[in-house]
Amino acid sequence: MRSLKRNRQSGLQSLLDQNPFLSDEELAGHFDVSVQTIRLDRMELGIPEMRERMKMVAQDAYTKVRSLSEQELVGQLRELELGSHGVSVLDTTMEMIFEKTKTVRGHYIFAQANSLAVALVDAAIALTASADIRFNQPVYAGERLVCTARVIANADKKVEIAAETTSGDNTVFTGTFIVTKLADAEVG
Amino acid sequence: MRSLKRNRQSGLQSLLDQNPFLSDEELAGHFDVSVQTIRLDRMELGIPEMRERMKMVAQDAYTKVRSLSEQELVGQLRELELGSHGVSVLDTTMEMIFEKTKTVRGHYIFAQANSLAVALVDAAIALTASADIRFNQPVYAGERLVCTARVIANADKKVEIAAETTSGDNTVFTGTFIVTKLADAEVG
DNA sequence: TATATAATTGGTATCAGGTATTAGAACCAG
DNA sequence: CTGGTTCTAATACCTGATACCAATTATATA
Repeated sequence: MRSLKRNRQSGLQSLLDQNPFLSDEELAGHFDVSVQTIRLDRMELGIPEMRERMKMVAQDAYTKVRSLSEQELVGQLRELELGSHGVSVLDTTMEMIFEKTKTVRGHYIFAQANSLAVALVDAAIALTASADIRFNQPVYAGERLVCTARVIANADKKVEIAAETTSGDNTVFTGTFIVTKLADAEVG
Repeated sequence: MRSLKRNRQSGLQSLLDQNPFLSDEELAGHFDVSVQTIRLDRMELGIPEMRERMKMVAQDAYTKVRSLSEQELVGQLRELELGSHGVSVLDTTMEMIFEKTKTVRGHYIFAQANSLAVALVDAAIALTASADIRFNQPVYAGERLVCTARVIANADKKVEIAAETTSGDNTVFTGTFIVTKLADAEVG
């Protein structure tokens, strides 16, 4: 394979990574080759046609938006005993990081613990009142965060919950949450 | 207009709202009419063809994902003086709420304050080390949250920042963040 | 009941953006 | 000069449409 082709193909790949909405004709114009050549390149690289690419993006986004708005918990629930304890797992992704540091932004880690803490409370309605939290060490994209939360005090209106998030053997986050129990009448 | 048509058209509209990926043929099958009838209905309702609908969803999602991953700050920055203070504004939406309570989930409010606190630190790399936070009252979708953060202590490696988030006249959130300043060598 | 009108169906031509395949030209190396 | 790689061209076909037109069916009203 001559380097012209190799170059074009790697260019094609990265161009479509950036912008999946380009048709073969536009691509042909960009690389100054025929449409057929682009088609051959796509075949070799296993890149589907524009419409399929758009469909993938659309479907992906559509299910993502829906599941996000339906999702009350950040992370996947692994264990939950209301009023007692719970465990959730969060796989961190590139979307959660700071560009510069490549570390996961604190509020994702907080969100996992916070939503688990709230889920733990055995009440119709529960809201975080306060929290005292500590980020012990940075988390990088790809790490699997396991959060364990436990009720440590349960009063009439307030529940105190201790949460700890680990990545492998390391404790990356600890926090204490005070969650308020509300009756339906008190909200809205 | 007869009620059959009216019914079908309102059904069509809501069906496509739920699932924009249906072709005219599938829709014709669903309503047990001809493909042409579906086309006429789409014309009258001003609904574009399936491919256009997919394209809209895809493009919308694509720009959203990109801006989200490029965005280091949750909310829009209104004022920022490095090492001193900053203000950001976050318009809360339906996507941020608990189904049951209709109140904005704590970690969105936290995320706004946390990202502003980190942005405030005059260092190449800054990470939240710990935080002590308080949610004073529930926030409902649609409220505009204004977060003000101010550096209150600045040591060699640690910066202490006080943040307050208000909605109208109400203080909905207060927090103290300890942010760690890191050199590039200490990360990655 | 006859008929005007609305609603629906069917068919044809055309398009974009492809797939799949075959044939051939251009280039380069041994 | 021959052979393999790379590129272009040509053709038939596909899906999901648009645009248009004629025919049919259903309904309401004079």
